[in-house]
Amino acid sequence: MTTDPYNIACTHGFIQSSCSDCNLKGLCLPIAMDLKDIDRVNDIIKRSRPIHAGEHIYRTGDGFTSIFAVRSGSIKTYLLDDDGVEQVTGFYLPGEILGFDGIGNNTHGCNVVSMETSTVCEIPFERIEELSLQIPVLQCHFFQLMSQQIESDHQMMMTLSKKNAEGRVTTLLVSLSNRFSRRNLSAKSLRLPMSRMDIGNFLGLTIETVSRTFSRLQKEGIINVDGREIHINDNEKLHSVCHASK
Amino acid sequence: MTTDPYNIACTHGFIQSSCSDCNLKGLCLPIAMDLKDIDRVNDIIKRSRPIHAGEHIYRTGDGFTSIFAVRSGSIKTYLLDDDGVEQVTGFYLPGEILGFDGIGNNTHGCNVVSMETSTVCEIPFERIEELSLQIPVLQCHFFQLMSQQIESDHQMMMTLSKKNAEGRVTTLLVSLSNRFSRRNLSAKSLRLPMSRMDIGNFLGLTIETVSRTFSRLQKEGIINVDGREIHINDNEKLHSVCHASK
DNA sequence: TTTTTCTGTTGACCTAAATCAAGCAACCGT
DNA sequence: ACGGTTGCTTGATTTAGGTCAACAGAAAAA
Repeated sequence: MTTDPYNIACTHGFIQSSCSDCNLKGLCLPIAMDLKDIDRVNDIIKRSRPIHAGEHIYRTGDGFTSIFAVRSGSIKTYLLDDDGVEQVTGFYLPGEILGFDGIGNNTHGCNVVSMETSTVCEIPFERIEELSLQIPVLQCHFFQLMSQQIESDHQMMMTLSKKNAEGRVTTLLVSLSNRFSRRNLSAKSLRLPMSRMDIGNFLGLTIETVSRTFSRLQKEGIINVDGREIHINDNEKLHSVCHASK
Repeated sequence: MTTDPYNIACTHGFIQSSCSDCNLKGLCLPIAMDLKDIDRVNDIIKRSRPIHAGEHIYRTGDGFTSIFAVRSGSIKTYLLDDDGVEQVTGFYLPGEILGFDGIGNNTHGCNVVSMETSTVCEIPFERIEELSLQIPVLQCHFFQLMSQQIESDHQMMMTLSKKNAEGRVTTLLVSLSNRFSRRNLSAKSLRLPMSRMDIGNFLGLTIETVSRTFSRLQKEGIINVDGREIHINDNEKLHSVCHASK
């Protein structure tokens, strides 16, 4: 653990003041974008103070003005239906962009809450729309990001509609493992940023079933579970359970 | 039933040769778009011959070049996972646009098949991207359409994750009823374009459960069912059952 | 016409996951 | 150090919906 104050601050995402310096730019901006254009994007972005666990960034019905990129920490989005039933619709890690659901009717379509201390980059949408008219690769990039969101939501529909409890839980684990490793974190050992409650809610299962499923996967030697710490022992088996259907 | 050949052809969508004449333009194009720009869009669109039931428009993995607007008939999209398990991801009615999932990695992300004799408008995506750079309201419109797709996919996740069989089936009925009535068709009497198989697959239920649910809703006097013909007798009750959770 | 196939309905039974219930460990504020 | 909350696990029981099976009507084929 470093004691150098600059690095400590960077780790927590406080200092990093420019997109061109940001090690996440490969995830949230087009790769083929020249420095001049990155700076134009940089100029319209507002970097947030740290947002602590449980704090909301926006809520359903709030006026839509911006989309957000996660800079550090982790974020969850959820819907509330008329009866107050909650549905977690996604977990977002650093470099991922959320808020695309608000564009359609100029109102945010979900609630967004931080699961741990996090920082985000606020991207005013009208400004980025204007820039997109001038920078074709940027317009293309946003179409691609939204398209990927749609594709992954469809995969989620498949998971919810066709997979049993084991299939759902392992699908989430595989997804998180892949996303962590793309961020240069271990693909084998991970700390879940979300509670069992959130996992169950997201996957359409009760917390009891999630807990039992983790226990069963551990008994089968596929993973080790210690609270939110997960170690993947047998990646191959994990992937095969992942396909288990109803 | 008219015998005038022009009207017959129009009903089947053969003749309508321009976006500006199309009575669906309010659904698939921005309302605030001047005629000159509509014509520019019109110039890049290719109108299809009639596509008959069961015929595919494209399949997963096909190179992505275009998105499609349904002109007449009805279309379903579905995923196939590695084990060949099918997941219906959406039903599309005239005026609705599909194919947004292919933009992300330049490859179509799902299979698209006609459920009855249908016609579609093919919209070459690169051309529409170019136009969007020149017509801001068009860029905005496509962001909005994709955003709405994301929002409705999230609602579907809620349905699959939190609702019981009755809730799922009635949610579909309400959605179809609303969409039909926006197309100036009856909101009370509708003919389902899809089989029980497709309904069950979409909703994560077996055909038997779908069938039993229809029967139960009929016994309760909420709807009348005659094969694919549905009549909604008690819209209020329908909506209340709709919210039924697990 | 009869036969076959396809689609949808209904009944009997079974199972995966929900529900209900208890308990445990970590963390809180006092 | 203390009672109280919160998050997670495990066991016993219930239930919604899956599975298996039979059948009926409509449409297509022979």
